[in-house]
Amino acid sequence: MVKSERPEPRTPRRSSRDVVAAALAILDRQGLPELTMRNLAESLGVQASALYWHFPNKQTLLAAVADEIVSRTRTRPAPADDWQDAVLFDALALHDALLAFKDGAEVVSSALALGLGAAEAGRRLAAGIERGGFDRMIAERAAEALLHFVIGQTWHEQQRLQADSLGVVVEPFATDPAAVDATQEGPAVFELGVALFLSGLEAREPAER
Amino acid sequence: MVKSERPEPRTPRRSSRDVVAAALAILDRQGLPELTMRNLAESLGVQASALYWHFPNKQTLLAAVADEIVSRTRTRPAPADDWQDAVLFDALALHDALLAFKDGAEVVSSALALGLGAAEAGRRLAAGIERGGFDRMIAERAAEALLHFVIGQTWHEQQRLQADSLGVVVEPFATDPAAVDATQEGPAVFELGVALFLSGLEAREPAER
DNA sequence: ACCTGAACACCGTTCAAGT
DNA sequence: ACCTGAACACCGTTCAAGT
Repeated sequence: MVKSERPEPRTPRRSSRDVVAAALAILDRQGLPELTMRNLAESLGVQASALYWHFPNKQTLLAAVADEIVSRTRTRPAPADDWQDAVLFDALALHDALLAFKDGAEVVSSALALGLGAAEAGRRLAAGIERGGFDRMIAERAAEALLHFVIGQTWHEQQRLQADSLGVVVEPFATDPAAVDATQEGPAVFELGVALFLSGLEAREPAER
Repeated sequence: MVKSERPEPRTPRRSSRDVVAAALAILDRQGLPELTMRNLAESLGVQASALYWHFPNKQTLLAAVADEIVSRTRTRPAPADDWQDAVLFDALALHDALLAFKDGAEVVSSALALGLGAAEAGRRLAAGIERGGFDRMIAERAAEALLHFVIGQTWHEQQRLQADSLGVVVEPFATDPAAVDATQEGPAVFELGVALFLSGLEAREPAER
């Protein structure tokens, strides 16, 4: 009755968390097109059919991957006195989290559209907006709008970054100015979009805090 | 030299436009997963390999489909005296155009992210915003942000509509209020998002017009 | 100019069976 | 509880060849 209480880990088999971790590794260094059930299984030293014990299908697996990407979003170090700064921080942090994995924005975009993952990101933004004194309904809808902007913009940006890194030089020097500043001043464009949202919200309520 | 100038149309073969039209028909009644090169070829009475004479690959074909969906966006009947009304009109019109085809928002979202199609939608929004007195750079970036919101929101909405129509009833009656109003008050949520954008823009310039 | 026929190198998923 | 092995029903794409 001493050690038989805890059965020894016979052969160290895979958990769902291991599968997601392996999927993230493939995403990171190879991208979404290479994230097939067969490649994933091989990286785990297992048959593709074994994955279906952990997840009912690929879509569900991708939703778990999306959740993991979003959950790695950097959080605010301090409670931040200005609600607009707080929301901007969260939006930028999500932006970075999506950029951290190849095709990260696309994965999260699909999961969100299917209503499967990435819910945490929306909740965080909504909470930040609510602290600005808006009622829950307005805050939730504004958060959803902001979320769609962040993900769509980041997806587009990430696609251009990867095209550039593959040496797909569209133009040696600018003929279309929009194409250039989009790749080079990415963060600035992004922040401007968020700022438009925030001033739109601010204009709604007479005065808060 | 009378009629031999114009060679008679021997056998009426397919043009690229025919291919896109057939693709739209499949999209409309079956959706994106059924839009395979083989299904598309079959609907045209042709082998799948024949499609590669018209388009270099499926991605390019889908970009053409996205362009066609966007090009069917309803245009303003009159020049509209208020620029905000004009932009709201364009945003709602794009929303409707995306909803007109099954998985329309997803197709356009992917094409836009890949930088392949849907450029016309962005140009139209930017032009409308510019009429509000903003400089071109601000207008273009604001239009891009708005475009990402419109497409992301519509994709999400369309996914829920199709889930509903398949009888995938998530909840018989509301436990999570956010899930309910999103499907039932879709247009209102959408308009609120656009309105936030517009008031954000308005707050930027002291006074115009 | 437009298409066929056949092939290549893959996919996601299922399922009986093993340990 | 976790996985194998084999199969099913597909994919997108290429390419020599036809008309």
